[in-house]
Amino acid sequence: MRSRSTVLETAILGLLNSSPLHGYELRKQLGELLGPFRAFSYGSLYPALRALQERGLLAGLEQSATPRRTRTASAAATKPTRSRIVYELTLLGRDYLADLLSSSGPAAWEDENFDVRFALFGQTDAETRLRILEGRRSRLTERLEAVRQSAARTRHRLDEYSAELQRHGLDKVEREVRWLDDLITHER
Amino acid sequence: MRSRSTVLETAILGLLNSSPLHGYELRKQLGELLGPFRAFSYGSLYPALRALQERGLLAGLEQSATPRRTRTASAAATKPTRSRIVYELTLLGRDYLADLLSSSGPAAWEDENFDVRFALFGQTDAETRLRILEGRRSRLTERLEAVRQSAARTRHRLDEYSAELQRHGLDKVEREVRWLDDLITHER
DNA sequence: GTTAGCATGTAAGGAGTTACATGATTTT
DNA sequence: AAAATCATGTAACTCCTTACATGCTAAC
Repeated sequence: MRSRSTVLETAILGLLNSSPLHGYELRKQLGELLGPFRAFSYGSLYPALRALQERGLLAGLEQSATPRRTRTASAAATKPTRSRIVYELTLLGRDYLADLLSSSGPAAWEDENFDVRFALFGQTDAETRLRILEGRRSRLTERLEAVRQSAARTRHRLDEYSAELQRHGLDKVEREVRWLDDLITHER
Repeated sequence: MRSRSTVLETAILGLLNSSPLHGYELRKQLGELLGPFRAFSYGSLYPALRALQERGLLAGLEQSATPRRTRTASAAATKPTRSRIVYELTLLGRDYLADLLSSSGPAAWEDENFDVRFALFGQTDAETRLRILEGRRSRLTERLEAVRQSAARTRHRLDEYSAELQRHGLDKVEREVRWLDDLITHER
């Protein structure tokens, strides 16, 4: 099996599944999808688009820039100025995305991927949503257990601030578990 | 000015300031310092140690492995088996670390660095601690403001799950601000 | 007519990880 | 004798950012 798609690739495919977009616009929507502090740079976005195109998942259509408001009403005389490339999913791309969105294994629970997968829950079927939420939940409780044991082992020799950092870390994870619990009950 | 030290480098210097250690042991203590899920791999640890040594901040002393428990009490006959390299800060290294730990600019507040800097607060003077905590706090409130505005602008067209993700994100940041507030009052 | 925003891209670099390779030492 | 754990290291790769380069279009 080839390596899983990256966060960026998943997000691109998910967004383009709703509607075709060009790179610049896509970036803005990525910011809205995942929160403005996970916006990707053009330096990764454009190469990613090209790579997806080369894999046959996207088709790029060069489009002459239609001026937003033309002063003159003559529609035909627009000479092809600096154009933009509108990308859309190919049939293969749709299949690939459907496959990706129906997967609910560890890759979907991990820190790096969970957020994107969650953001695309609107395109994910209910059983898969539930399995991902539960998978993430058990992943987090495992982590909780590991941290607690490690804390118990090293409590004595641990520096004051380091200990505070661990407490806060535990707190964050516990909170996320409760958040997941709410979502899980709400899903049924 | 040369580029700031990485998280790993900072953590290494901070730990070695307390006591000399060899790589393998160092890694374990890194896990305790930052939490078991921020443990670094040997693949980054050993190159980092070498790089710090080449910059003159560390001195590595090859040490023949003293068997933990010698069956025979004869201490002298230990032939130099597989040795380990114990690293310690040079004088230059101590200066460099002191400088690093007294800095309280943006680099110390950012997501990537804040945790290490906090974990090393035991070696940081009180004014610097306070400035870092306050710097991080204001960074987070800025972020809060930005996310709220972005949310207000895009509320309507936002997908249900995407919106939930943003709410949860806001919640996490708000919590961290309150945590910082507690720490700040406690620091005075 | 100059700034601000739209639009696409490349080259180099950053900060790590994974997988691999090797071997000693201790425990079971 | 086998398995676990101690101990050090390299090569290739990952996924992304920054800085740079270019030029069009809209607004002030």
